[in-house]
Amino acid sequence: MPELPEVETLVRGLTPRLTERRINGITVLWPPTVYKQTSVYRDILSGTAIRRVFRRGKYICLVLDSGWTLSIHLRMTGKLLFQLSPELMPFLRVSLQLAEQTVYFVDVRKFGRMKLWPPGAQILPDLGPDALDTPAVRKALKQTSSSRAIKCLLLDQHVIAGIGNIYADESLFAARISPITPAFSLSSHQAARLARAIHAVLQAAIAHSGTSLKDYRTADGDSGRFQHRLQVYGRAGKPCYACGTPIERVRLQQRSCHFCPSCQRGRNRNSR
DNA sequence: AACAGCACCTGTAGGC
DNA sequence: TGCCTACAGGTGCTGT
Repeated sequence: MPELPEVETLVRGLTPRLTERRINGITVLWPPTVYKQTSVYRDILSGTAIRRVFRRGKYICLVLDSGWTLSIHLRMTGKLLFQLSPELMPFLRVSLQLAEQTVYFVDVRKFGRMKLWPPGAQILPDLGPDALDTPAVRKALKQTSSSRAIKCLLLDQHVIAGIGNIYADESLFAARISPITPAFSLSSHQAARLARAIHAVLQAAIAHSGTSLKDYRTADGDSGRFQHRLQVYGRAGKPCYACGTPIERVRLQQRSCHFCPSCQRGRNRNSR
């Protein structure tokens, strides 16, 4: 479900409600969510307070007073809620008991994961630079020698962290670059333009509290609003807002990929 | 070594 | 109505 803007929106909502709160206990209803170390989780988390909440890529990280860090990935359908409605009860996977409230991790498809990192450990060592770190993104795009389609590269969290299927398509449209362009063949100008486009698209999405296509909600239970601003994602067959050409949809890396065949021609387009 | 393909899960929408 | 298939915002493993 969530990409960087949705996770960022969620983290902004969670931060004031979690910071300095003490964890009293954890209940795990679906052990794979925590890699089957339930008792370990109870021992490490119980009695410690949350010192800081931050986001890295699509991960939510809770830094604890004990020095441990809990990372949470929502994957496709994960949600963190302060209230559990009866119809969501069957999908409750983990609950974290805090001093005055409970945080419910609800996840229909059971893909979401939590992981504990010991004090001093480098957390999430395999993640690339955050997608909002424009200089690092530009550098990664310029340096790559990969022959993969640029869209596949954008989705690779080892290269850049935080971009998913929606914002990959939207960023490539904003930069007027074809999704199937071999990554290494981007010009220096195109790499710079794409890095700027990624930043602009993600910031605009954050400003609108993310994209709610189906069931994504902010920490307050609200929908995002960026779905009304999507230029290509989910618009197959509809006219491009820029030129009127029907938006195309193809399969790329087992996922749908939306683009304007006219605005996003192959390479060698003017850079501006 | 890098990459494509599938596995992991469940719900929903659309075709017949 | 019911059955079947395709698809969904993500990652990680496996085999080539």
